[in-house]
Amino acid sequence: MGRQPCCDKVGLKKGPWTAEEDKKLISFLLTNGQCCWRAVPKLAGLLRCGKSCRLRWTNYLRPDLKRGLLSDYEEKMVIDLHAQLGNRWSKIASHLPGRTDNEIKNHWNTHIKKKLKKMGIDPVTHKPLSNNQQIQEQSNQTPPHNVDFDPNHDELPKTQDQNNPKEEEKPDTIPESKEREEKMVMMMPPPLIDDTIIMDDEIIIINDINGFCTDEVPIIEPHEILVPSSDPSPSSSSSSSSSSSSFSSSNNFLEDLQLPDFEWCCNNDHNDIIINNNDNNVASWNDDDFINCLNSLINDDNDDHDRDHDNGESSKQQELVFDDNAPSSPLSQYSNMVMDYSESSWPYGFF
DNA sequence: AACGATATCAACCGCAGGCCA
DNA sequence: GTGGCCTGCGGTTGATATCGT
Repeated sequence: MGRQPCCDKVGLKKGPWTAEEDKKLISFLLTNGQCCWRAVPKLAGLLRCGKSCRLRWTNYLRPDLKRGLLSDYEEKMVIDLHAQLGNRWSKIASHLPGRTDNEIKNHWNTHIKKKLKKMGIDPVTHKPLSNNQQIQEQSNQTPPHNVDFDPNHDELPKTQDQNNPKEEEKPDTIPESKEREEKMVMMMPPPLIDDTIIMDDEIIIINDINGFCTDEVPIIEPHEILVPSSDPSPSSSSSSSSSSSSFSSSNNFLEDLQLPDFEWCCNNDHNDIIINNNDNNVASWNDDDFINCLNSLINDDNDDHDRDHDNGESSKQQELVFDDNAPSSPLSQYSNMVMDYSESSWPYGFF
């Protein structure tokens, strides 16, 4: 059947988003919530197609995104889930809160695939490569310049990531013995089929590496655990294990909101965004702050380091927990948002 | 310092599928 | 049942960063 293009391409901008565009999109979505994506660019005053806006939002601007490299645990989860689900990145991403399908797909293609190949595991089938395959792989693919791979050793090659001093700063750096153990786990075949149940395309790992069922226990690292709100409603309890993509499945997200007790208003005179909660704690975000935050996004790495430097509390996370009783706000779809500065979450330092 | 090779990841593209009239 | 609209998904591309020579 004939299809209209997703948008009128004439005069629409493509390529990297500017801080100004980000700002427009964020302030529109935060004040109006997600509506018809096709209408978003027009309403937000952007020369982009709706698809591009959606992509930018879901992959980059969403406040509940975790940023930075995948942790070892997340990587293992991706490998396990990929063994069961294949290239269904969105399904895999739904098991990793704060991660997007695009991010996982990229990480798979750039890191995990190589790692598995080096370990003699076929990244497609997750089975050991035959000798011929391995030989072919080696001849096709000369070792990257940043890989120090000694074929006489069973161990993983040192990748750039492992050598990169930036990576050494990561809080989840694991000691050597642990690392060995983790490598062993990674080299193990994917979970036996006995340990998994596939229901309606959802995979339930009964006996995960850690002995948890991933559908029963949210795959959330300790630092992501949120303090429960004072009056948990049934809807809010379900959201605790919801995936990063869960909100987007709602057709009427205003109804799904577990609402923070915030009042939203945009002061157009001063381009300020003002958040007011019941305790009369008012946070105002003016244009300059916004731009500064956007600038920090652009200079993400530097900013992270600076931030760590500034407060000396890189490992200390700052969390935001909304009140479930609160009235409607577009933001409440991020009621599980974790502002984890050590992981460089939402770059906008908003709340 | 300059250049080329390689790695990374944000963004694009096209298709599939759900929903609705 | 059909056609149109919309969103989501997965593969791919291209700009930029990083590294080696």
